[in-house]
Amino acid sequence: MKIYSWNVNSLNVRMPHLETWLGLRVPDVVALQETKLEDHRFPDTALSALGYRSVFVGQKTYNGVAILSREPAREVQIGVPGLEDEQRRVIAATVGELRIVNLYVVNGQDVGTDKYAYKLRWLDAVHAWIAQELQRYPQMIVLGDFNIAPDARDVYDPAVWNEDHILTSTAEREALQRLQALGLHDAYRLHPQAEGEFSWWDYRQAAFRRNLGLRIDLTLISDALRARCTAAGIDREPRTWDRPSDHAPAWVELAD
DNA sequence: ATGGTAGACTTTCTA
Repeated sequence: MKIYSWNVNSLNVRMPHLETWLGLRVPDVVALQETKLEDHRFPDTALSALGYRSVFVGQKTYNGVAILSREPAREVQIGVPGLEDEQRRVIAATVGELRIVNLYVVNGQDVGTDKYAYKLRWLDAVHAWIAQELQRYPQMIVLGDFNIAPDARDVYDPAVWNEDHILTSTAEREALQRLQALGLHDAYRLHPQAEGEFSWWDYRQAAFRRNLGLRIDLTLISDALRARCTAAGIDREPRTWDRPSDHAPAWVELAD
């Protein structure tokens, strides 16, 4: 089975892309971020006609996450338990035997800002929650837009995207490493990969054409799933389409 | 020279 994560940057704008792409790839599970839709506007009927069930939580203008699946999702969890957060960034659900945790991690704006402090606090709360969840759900996939590039291989220019820069700063990378230390593996790095593959390119400065990207959309799989993970990658194709999201889907394949 | 593009929806904020 194949599981994808895609930051669509407004599902309202990107629905035609999503519909075309679902038909091309026929994924089993899709985690969406930045839907930017209030729940009453979520296109669950249209997705249902394409063979996908949806669970979702959103808000106007910002944030918003969803899980689409061919099998119905169960045990839906909205947000991080105990974390006061008005921003709709987290949804988790069980699909088959898999616990799917979809994260739209805080961007953080710039190192040292209030938003950066919020990002680090938010990541701490997610860490504490995931540590508990792994006890309940050993077969776990934590995926989404992490807004953190794990290491120098994951940025087009490590001199620019360095230990003092947002998305690559030491504290952000340490927070990601602490999460992985719970027994979660970056599926992309479990397999041979070409150099210079990214999942996000800024809309500005013709960044996609010049491949000035970062790999910030990640799929972390738990120890219990590691042996089943047969491949992982990034689907650049929808980033080449007209009026694209600035992110490309990241995927993993699990053997049955 | 603190830029540039896109989205939501405001004369700006967020990414």
